Amino acid sequence: MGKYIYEDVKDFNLDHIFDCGQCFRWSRQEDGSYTGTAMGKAVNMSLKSVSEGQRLDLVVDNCTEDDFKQIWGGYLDLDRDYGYIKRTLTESDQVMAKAVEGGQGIRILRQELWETMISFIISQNNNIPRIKGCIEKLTQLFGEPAGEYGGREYFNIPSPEVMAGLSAEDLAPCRLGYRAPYLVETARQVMEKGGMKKVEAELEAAPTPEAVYEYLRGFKGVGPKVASCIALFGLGRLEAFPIDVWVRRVMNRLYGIDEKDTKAMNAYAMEHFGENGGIAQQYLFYYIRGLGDQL
DNA sequence: TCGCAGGTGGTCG
DNA sequence: CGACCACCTGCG
Repeated sequence: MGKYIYEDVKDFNLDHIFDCGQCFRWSRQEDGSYTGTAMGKAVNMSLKSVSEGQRLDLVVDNCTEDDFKQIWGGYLDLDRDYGYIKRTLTESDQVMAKAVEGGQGIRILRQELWETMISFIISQNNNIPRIKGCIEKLTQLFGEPAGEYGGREYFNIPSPEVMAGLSAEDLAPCRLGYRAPYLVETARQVMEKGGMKKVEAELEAAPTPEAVYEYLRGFKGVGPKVASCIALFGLGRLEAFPIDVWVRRVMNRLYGIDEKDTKAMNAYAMEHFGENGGIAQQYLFYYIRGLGDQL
């Protein structure tokens, strides 16, 4: 399969997108490109500077035009005008202006719901290298093939059907720790509801962001933070504002909100970031991670 | 050795 | 409700 080229990408940076903690299945290559898998396909993405830096093209290798239009355009949220959102967010917010500068090319990936649920249940009280390892092992042992790229075979996240039939023992090689029973139980809950199609339909029908959040909270291992991540990355609910230790820190140091007061943080996000809360969160997150110990 | 890593469930007051 | 605290695991 050949390459597909999407010309003139705006507000787009591979590191900002794939290394900001929203996804766990993409890895940076020596040349700065990213190889990974989603929606049952494995591809490589790179950026190419055209006409002396006047323009940036996105090159997707191992991808047809149909695949790009049906899968990757939506996955990368390419139809959204992030330039406009950035201008809105920074209008009267010097802190955000600074954060946006550092993560100017962030985009919220529209990931598959089930994969997002699994990924963020695993992410709790865990670190990124280990999260990646757990997911990798899980797909290799129990997932369907998702094609290959660069001589390496990729697999999908095991379906709820498969996962619901597993025991904690079966999952031991994945080193999930106490999260293993959470995954199995969540898979069973999905099956009881009639499968992911049904779950997606029910979430689609949820009348408010609060209803979406409460529905997600109903799954085992899904607390406030994980529910917000699932809403944001798996459902495209861009108003969702996940509050983790980093966001706590940045909201405290930069906006002066009490680090324990998540209510106040949510209220602040709702008032100041509104429907773009999740995107704002990503800028803040990327920004504070970049600062390291300076805060 | 022990604390920590993008939290959550269970238990108490 | 809100405040605690144990919790798999691997790394520094």
